[in-house]
Amino acid sequence: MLPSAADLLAWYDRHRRVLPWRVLAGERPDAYRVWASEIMLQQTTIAAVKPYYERFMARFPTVAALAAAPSEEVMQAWAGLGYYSRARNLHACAMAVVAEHGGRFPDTEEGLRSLPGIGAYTAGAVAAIAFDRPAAAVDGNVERVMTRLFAIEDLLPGARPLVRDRVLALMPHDRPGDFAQGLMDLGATICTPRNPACGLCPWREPCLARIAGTQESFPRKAKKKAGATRYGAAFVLTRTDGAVLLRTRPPKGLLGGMAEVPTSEWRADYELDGAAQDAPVVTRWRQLAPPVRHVFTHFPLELTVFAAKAPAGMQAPPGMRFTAAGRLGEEPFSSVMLKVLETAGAYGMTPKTRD
DNA sequence: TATACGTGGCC
DNA sequence: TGGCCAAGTAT
Repeated sequence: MLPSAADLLAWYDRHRRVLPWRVLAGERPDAYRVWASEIMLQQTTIAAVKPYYERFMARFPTVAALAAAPSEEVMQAWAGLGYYSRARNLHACAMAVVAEHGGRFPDTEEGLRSLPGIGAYTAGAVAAIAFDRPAAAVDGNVERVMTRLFAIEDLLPGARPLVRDRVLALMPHDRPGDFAQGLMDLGATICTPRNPACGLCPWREPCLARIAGTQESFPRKAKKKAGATRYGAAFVLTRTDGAVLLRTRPPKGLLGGMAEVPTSEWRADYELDGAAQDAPVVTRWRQLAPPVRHVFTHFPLELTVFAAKAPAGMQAPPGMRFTAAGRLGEEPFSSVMLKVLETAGAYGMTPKTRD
C-alpha cells in the first residue's frame, strides 16, 4: 500500500488545529498574516509565538502599517522571541513589498523567495497556504514525517532535496495549501519526535519506518557539538533619578539591534579581575551574585553583574544613553539582558512575565 | 556544506 | 542537569 494525499487530507479535515493565523476551512487567508506567522514560527514553538502574534497583528494590522513603522518599534515588538535578524528582515521585507510590489505579496514561490528573510521553506509555505500553489514547504515536521514514511537513511540536511521530491510527488492537484498544513499538523501532533502516535496516523500502513519499528530513529542527523562557555561582565549604572545607562548593539550579529547595558567582550578566557577596565565609567562598582547564566544556540554565557549609582545630572558617555525607569518597557531587551537587569534590581520584569 | 543566530520547555 | 527540540535563513 502506498501513501496518498487523500488519506492525509481526510485526516486533516477531521483533526486540523485551530490557530490564530489559520482561517476557517475553505477560506483564503491573508498573505500578510500567513507570512508574519511563518517568520515567527521559524525555530519557535507555537506556544511562544501565540501572544507575540496577537500583539503584533494588533500593532501592525497590515503590511503597509508594518512598513511605515520605525525599526525600533518592530524590534521592541519582537523582543524576547529570539533570532532577531528575523525582525530586521521582516521589516525590510514589508518595506520591499510596499515599495516594489504595490503592497501585495508575490503569489509565486520564486517571487516570495527573493524577499529578505524568506527562504525555501517560507516561500513554499506562503505560496501553498496563502495562494494555494502546489509548492513544497519542507520544515522540521515534514522532514520527520517523510523520512519515516520512506525510511530515508540519508543524514539531514543533505536529505532535504530528496524529502522535497517526495512531497512534490505526493502533492494533490487540488488543495495543496491544506496538504502543506496537514503535513505539518501530522508531524506536530502524531508523528512527533518521541513516542509518535502511529496507531492514529493516516499513513500508518504505508509507513516504512513503522513497519520496521524504527520510527523514532528518524530523521537521521549529524550531532552538533556544543560551544565553550563564554564569560563577561555587565555594568548596570543607575542614576539617582532611576534612569539606567544603555546602548544599542550593532545591527548585525548576536542580538543585533537589541538594547543592552554596557558589557565587556564575551570570551571563553575572560578574566574577571580586570573587569573594571571594561566599565563604561570609573566609579565604585559592586559585584553582584550569582552571575547570570544563559544558553544560546551555539554557546553558554555567564555574565557577572556589576552595579553602581550615578548622580542625577550625569550625562551618558558617547554612544550610550540614560533611559528613564518609566520608559524601560519601551526598550528592546533580549531575555539575557532582562536577567541582568533583574539581578541588579533595575527592572522588575522577568522573561516569563513579559507577556 | 558548515556555522552563526535566541529562547523556553521537556525529560 | 544537560542535551534535544521547535513552522529556518543568511553567509
